[in-house]
Amino acid sequence: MAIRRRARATNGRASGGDTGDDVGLDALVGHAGYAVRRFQLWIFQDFIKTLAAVDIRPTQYSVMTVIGANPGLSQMAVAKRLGIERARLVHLLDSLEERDFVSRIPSATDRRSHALHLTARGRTALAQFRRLAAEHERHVAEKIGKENREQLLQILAGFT
Amino acid sequence: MAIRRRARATNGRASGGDTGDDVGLDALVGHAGYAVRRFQLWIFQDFIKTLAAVDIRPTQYSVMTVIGANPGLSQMAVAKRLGIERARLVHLLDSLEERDFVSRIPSATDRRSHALHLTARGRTALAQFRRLAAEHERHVAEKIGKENREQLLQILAGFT
DNA sequence: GGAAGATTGTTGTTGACGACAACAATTGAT
DNA sequence: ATCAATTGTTGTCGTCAACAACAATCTTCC
Repeated sequence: MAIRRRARATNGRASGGDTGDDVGLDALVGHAGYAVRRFQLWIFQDFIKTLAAVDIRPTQYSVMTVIGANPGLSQMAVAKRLGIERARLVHLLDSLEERDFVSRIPSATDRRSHALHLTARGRTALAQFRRLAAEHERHVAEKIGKENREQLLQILAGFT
Repeated sequence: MAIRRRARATNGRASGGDTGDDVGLDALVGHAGYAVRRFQLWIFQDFIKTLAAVDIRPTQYSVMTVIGANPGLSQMAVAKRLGIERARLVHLLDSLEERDFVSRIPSATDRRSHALHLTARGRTALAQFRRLAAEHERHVAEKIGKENREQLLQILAGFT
């Protein structure tokens, strides 16, 4: 029964192998990076869960969305716009093309590059993804509050 | 010179292999996850860059901070508190112990668990890390604005 | 017009990371 | 005393960012 346990803690209490809760974060509070990491983890997990039925992950959704909004875009342009490696986009497109959501059409003006388009199937699928993504977004609003979500979007608008 | 290029785009313009800028995001605007991902990427890169001289990454910093604030904590408790896998913490601690920042002391009350403590060297090192981390935090404030940073911290406080 | 340099898609490697499963040692519960 | 749970550890898998290299192609510049 815990005789003579540890000493003072800079922040609060401190105990050996306790329940795990009630542990001081000290300087970590006040670091945006830590909070953002935890939030990012939560938000991605919810997105994946909410769109599990259609088996679409956040990056795949973002790729299809950008292609849908800008048909004919090259891989380089998509990668640059979304901030993902063009090397990674190759595999992403391989997968999306296999599922007949996207097609790589050889560019008429540049034989190196591909013009990316959604297939007919891809377009109707994306419409469904969008509905599920909106549901996910409602989860976010429930979690942090409607106004807070909007404020967050505004604060981070410069990074999009 | 670009004869007969592509057609309309749901959002804005659209061009083949252009510069990459000026591409519509469509539904992606309004998705918190996307903005958060971009921001997280930026903030981690800046953290790593700012603390490159001492070769400390965000996770290592968070582990040392929590141990410093709660000496004697078990690995399980640290992992749970920071939301990292206990399997992953093993390697993190291996590295930090190798550099003589942290020590695993066998718990007197539970022979399965280790009581984690900062070494003397770890404590002075952490003080320096904290100064550099504060500098990083100033970069964040410069990037998104002092008030916005504080608002962000408040909005995401529930995730820490 | 042709050589030199840049760009595009592709393949591969590396390392950080989250998730999960298994295991031995130990503790707690019944 | 036995059975279930916990702790640290090892290992695997899949995702992801970051780089480097390469062939094909385009652009630039002479």
